Amino acid sequence: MPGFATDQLLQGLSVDCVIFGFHQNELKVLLLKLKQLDMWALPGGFVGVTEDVDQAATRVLSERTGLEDIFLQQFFLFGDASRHRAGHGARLAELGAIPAEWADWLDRRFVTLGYYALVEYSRVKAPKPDQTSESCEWCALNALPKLMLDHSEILTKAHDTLKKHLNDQPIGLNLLPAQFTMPELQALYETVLGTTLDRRNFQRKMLGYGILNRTGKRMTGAPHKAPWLYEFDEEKYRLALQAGLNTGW
Amino acid sequence: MPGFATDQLLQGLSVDCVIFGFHQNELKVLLLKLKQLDMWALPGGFVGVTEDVDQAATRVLSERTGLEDIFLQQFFLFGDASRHRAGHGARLAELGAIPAEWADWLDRRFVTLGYYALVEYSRVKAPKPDQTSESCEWCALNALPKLMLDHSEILTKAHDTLKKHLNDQPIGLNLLPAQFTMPELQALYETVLGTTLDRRNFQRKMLGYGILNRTGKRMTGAPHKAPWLYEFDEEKYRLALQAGLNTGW
DNA sequence: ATTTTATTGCGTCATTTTAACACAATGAAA
DNA sequence: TTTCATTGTGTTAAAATGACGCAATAAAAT
Repeated sequence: MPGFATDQLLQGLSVDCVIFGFHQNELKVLLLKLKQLDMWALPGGFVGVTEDVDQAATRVLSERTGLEDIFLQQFFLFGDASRHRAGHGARLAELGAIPAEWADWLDRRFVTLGYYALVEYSRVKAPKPDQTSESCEWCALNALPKLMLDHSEILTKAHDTLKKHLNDQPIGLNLLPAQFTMPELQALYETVLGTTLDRRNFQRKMLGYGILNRTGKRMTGAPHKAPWLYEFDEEKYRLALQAGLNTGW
Repeated sequence: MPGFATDQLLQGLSVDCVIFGFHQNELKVLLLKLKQLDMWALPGGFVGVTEDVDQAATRVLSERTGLEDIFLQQFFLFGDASRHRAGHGARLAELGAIPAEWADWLDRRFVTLGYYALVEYSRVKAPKPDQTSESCEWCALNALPKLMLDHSEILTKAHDTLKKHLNDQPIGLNLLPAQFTMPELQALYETVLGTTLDRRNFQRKMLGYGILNRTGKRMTGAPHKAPWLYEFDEEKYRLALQAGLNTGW
């Protein structure tokens, strides 16, 4: 092999998923609480040699949430040599966090591919922990617990990527209920961006994209004027995802 | 290991670099002509287990071009299981394109991380082929030869990514000489985008970004009015790279 | 030396987009 | 019936964009 021995080339590949949900005007992320440790982790898994990487990410997502048809997108490969820490596996095994026979494996070098997913909060009924974790919960983005390894960095980069994508891609499908009000959509944007937006300008710009259909219905129940219910025109939504919203040049 | 045997998890990781250069109003890519085969390949290499992936890409770039300080950015991990084709290595070995002892290795599953690089054409004096190739040349993007495996797909995706990045990132540094004229910069944009732009509007918008400094000098030699020479304000250029040019929201 | 030629610098004008804000309508609760 | 917070639909000024006009100019042609 070109300049290397084979055992210097084979390495582990994993995926880590940053699963965003939106609830009570807060952006949340699905995290796993590790056994025995006061530490959390992103849902992830190893990629088998006969498996597409997308397939591995889909599998991880499905295992935690039970959902299949989710917007999922790779955003970065975290591949610094310093990611793996010698002795990490042994330490986890000692603590009983993982089976002893995994220790060697975890000390190997592996790179991880970051995915981000957008899911509708209410569709995730009972997120399931995996073998190494004792629970799986939604955590608010602005009050995150301590995360293992470089998972904080992965999460931050996912959020940054999401914010950037917002500038030329629509979001909301898969993150909001099928029908939603304009204020709800705006709250989502404001939450992701961490800013406030003018209600009227937001509506004009959003409608200008031409990806929304106004259903005849209104949302009642609140002691105010009942807002219209909208839904995404999925065909146009997907076109906008591909072509981008801002022309730029 | 979680659900897999170790030998079902270890795999090869490579980097492939799409190295863009700009010459005579054409966008070009540095390609390798494979030995014995009427086929070309992107410059690439395997990632050692003790190596950062960025470092591997930098190494590949340096080996082909001799350049060290190049803008280099990962853009996608190509990780479909169908990328590797059983028997591919054996076939190459038979043809004498690669040493026989590499055959098994090439039949393994490996994923490849795509990088794109922007280099100043004239700085690459004599691109060097690697062990498997007989030459290394600039090829015009609109007249590409046949490429091995999925390298066409990688190249196309790199170009698409570059076009998208153009909408909220400056380009030109590392791709043009230190000093350049506005028409030259515009030609670069037009070439990358594959469109024509209005000369006057381009200048207004570009200057509006505030990343250019006008040197006192003019470019003489052509039988026309001598255009001003500009250079990038590197500080502001880098800030624009991070913050993005179009605010969006 | 003068004219020609293609190209550059700088500017104009109409249109579109954006930002900031006003006001009436509404639906439940007081 | 009134109150209240919130929504739908505007308006207006400022800024950005798109489509041009025209004089200046550097070398080559006359």
